[in-house]
Formats: sequence, C-alpha cells, structure tokens
Amino acid sequence: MLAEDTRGLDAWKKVGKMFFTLLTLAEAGGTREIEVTTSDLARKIGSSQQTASRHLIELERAGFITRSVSRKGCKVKLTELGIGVLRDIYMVLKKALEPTLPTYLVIRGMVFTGLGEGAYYVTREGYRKQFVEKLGFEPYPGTLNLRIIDAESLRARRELDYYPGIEIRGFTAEGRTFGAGKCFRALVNDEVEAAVVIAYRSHYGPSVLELISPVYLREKLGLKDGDEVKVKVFL
Amino acid sequence: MLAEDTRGLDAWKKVGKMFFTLLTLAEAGGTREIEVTTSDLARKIGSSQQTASRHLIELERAGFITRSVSRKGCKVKLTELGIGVLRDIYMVLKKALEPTLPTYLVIRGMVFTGLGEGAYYVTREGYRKQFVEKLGFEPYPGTLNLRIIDAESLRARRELDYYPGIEIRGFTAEGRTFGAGKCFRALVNDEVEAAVVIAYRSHYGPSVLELISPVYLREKLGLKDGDEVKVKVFL
DNA sequence: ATTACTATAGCTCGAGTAG
DNA sequence: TCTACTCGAGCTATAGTAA
Repeated sequence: MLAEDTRGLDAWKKVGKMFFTLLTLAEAGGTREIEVTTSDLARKIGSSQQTASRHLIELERAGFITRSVSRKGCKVKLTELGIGVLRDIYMVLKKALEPTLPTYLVIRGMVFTGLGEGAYYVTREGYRKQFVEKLGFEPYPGTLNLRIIDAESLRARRELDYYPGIEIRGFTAEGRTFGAGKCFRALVNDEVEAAVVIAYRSHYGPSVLELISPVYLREKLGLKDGDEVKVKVFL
Repeated sequence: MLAEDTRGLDAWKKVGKMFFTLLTLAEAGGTREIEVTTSDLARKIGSSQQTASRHLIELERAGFITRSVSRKGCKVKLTELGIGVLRDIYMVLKKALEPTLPTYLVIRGMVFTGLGEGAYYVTREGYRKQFVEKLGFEPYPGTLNLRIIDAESLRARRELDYYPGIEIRGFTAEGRTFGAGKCFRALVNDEVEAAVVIAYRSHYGPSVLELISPVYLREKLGLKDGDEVKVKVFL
C-alpha cells in the first residue's frame, strides 16, 4: 500500500480535534484573512463560544493561524503551516476519492444566437490572456450559446456551481469592470475541444451554456440555430 | 460568506476524532475493500491497537464502514455514507485551497529521438480511445521525448508523481498487457496544446518527459534534437 | 497471531464568570 | 458586546487481559 507517511501525519495529530475548526476557518476564507467572533465560529463548528476561543488560541500556539484580537472580534489568517496541513489532507482525499468521482458531466442544449457580445468579451485582453494561460488555447472570437431544456441537463448545469473549475479573475479596463467567473474544459459532440464559461454575475440564467473553443464551433460542427448539441464537461 | 451548511456538518460531527481513522482507511484503498489488522491501523493513525479497534467498531456502528472480522484481521470497506463524508470535506478543501494551489508547473527539457515506440503505443486503440475521450483530442501518432536536465525541472517532474492527473487505464490486447498511467494537459513553448504522458511502469526514468499532441510537434515548432523546449503542465 | 472487553488515567468541553 | 479564565462533568485513550 502506501508508505508510512510520517511527514504529514505528525502535523495532523497536532491539529487533532481542531481540524474541523481549521477547516471551517479555511472555508470562511481564512487563507486570506477574515474577521470572526468566537461565538460566530462556535455556531459554525457546532460548539460553545469557549471552545471556539480555546481552539483559536491553541491553533495559534501550534502555528497554524495568526490572530489579532480586538474589542469586537479577531482577525484570523491561516499560516503556511496551516494551509500545508489542509493541503496534505486535500491531496490524500484527492488520491483516495478521485477514482470514485465522476470525471465529467453531460449537458445537452439547443444552439441559439445571442446578442453577439460573446465575441466582445472573449477578445478583451484581460480575459483572452487568462484563457490562453489557463486553458492552453487561443479562443475563437465568439461564443456558442446553448439553451438547456431537459431536466437532466439543467441538474448537471447546476452541479457545476459546486465545482471550482478554472478560475477566471475579473479586471478593470476601458473605464469599466469585467466580472470574474470560472470555466471548465469540455468536449462538444465528443469531437471538438472547448470550454464552458460561467460568469459569476451572468445576464443569462443558469439555463444557458456559453462555450468558447479554439475553433469556430458552428462551422466545425456544421451547426445552425435549433440544433441539439452534447457537451461533455470535464470537472 | 458561506451559508451555514448544516447538511454536511452534522455528519462531520459524528465522525469527530475518528475522521483521521476514516481518512487513513480511505488512503489505504478503503473505497474498494482492504484487509487491515488493528495494530497496523494503530501504527498508521499513531495510536494504540485498542483505539484502532474501537474506532473500527464505532465507525461501523455509525454506518461509515462495513467490516468483517476474522482470525487474522478485518476486511474493511467504506460505505456510501463514509465516502460521502470524505467527499464533503474534499469539496470544502477544494473550494478553499484551489485559489492557493499552483495551476501549472513549468518543465524544461531537451528534445531527443527515442526508440520510435511512442508511435506504436499512441496508436493502440486501447490508449487512443482514452486520449480522445479524456483529453479531447486525437493524438498525432508519435511522441516528443524531452530529456530533463536542470534541477528545477526535475523537481517539478517529481512533483507530478503526487498529482493524480488524468487516469489512463491499462488493458490487454494482442496477447499482451499495456500498462496504466496518467497524463496532464500541457502547453509547449506557450503555444501548442499537448499532454504529458506518464506510464506508471516506465522504461525511461523520471528524467524523461513524453508528450503527445494533436499536431506533429517537431514540425509545428520547428524542433530538432538538442533544442530546448518549455512545457507548461496543467495540474 | 488476532479482536476487543474492563478499568483507569488523561483530555476536552461548556457553565459560570472576569476583564 | 467582545475574549478567555477556572473547574467540574463527561468523553476518549491506553494498559491489562480474555477469548
């Protein structure tokens, strides 16, 4: 099986019961810096204010978080060590669970013509660079819009909300802001590489799927409005 | 921030201290079925044989594992519930940590000509189908071999061992077996899409990087033996 | 060899409360 | 309000030991 991995295990032992507190802090954004009150934290971890307080103190003493207490709460931030412990556990879980996780979802939808602004957004340098950097392809200047109709696909689309995907940062340019979002690698009709793009603040609802691709999908697949398309979305 | 997610939290509370035992079981392959002895398990979780025994009993009672005890150990398997708890924690960690994780590694290497068997393997139907299915492209019948020289790249190459990547199953055909492996999406010289292929039982050591691509990389990038190539490997 | 019971030692929790 | 101390109750681990 696996070699006795004493490296990480000792650290886990040290967090012990406080692991869930550390996890809760991370979930609340503790990898950057957050403000919490001990009673808030207590509610989240399902224990008393006193326990939450003690956990923070001990996590700090053990070097997993830094903390600055004030009259109305504490500023808390996970240290490299704290993030490292969670990362170790994350890696173990990833290895152990990945074989049992679905590697892709299938979403079907009907091609329709949008307002043509897809091309505008895709070609903004702030987005384009990230697509090249993170997806590994130069996106065709335009998006393929699919309207999701069947219930199964809608469910799958909603499931995407729960996956982190590939982060696309927002930015400011041309005197306005361009919102953040995420994307997922995908395969259209089992043939052509593409990526699903999901803006966190979308003008389309969750029943529309926007795709970008290194090629002009409509031409490559001979698509016209109303055609049904199958998208395999890699998680 | 995040809505109070009472769904999963209750389950976590129930595992409590035994979370690390459950995690250790998962790490040892408990999502399928494994044989463990309580003293083995005790060593792995860093506690006594008695504690390990009790944890197994309680995890079973709580419905997280199934267990069958015999004279020389126990057969243990995580239940759907048990896997579900770990999956919940995995998801939380994924969301919390992904922004802090590197999304790619850079590996540099020198082009060299291999034994020409890359083409043979890539064109085996059992592999080819998986590449199309999981990578989304039809691989050019051949591989580009890179010899890794600098220490930094070697370190990065070794780090790949710790990432699950995209699983490639082994299979039997033509009266022999073709081994399993994994691959990673990659970008060669910041331009051309490719994938790093790592066989679990490789004839090359870890100082050689094998690449497949939808295009003939040597031609597309004008490469000849001895040229240095930069590979951005997406994790 | 195993698993796992019993009894005790030690640790963690939360109520009360101070600053 | 906030954080965080003290201390008794309860929970958890280990040693010894049986099957």
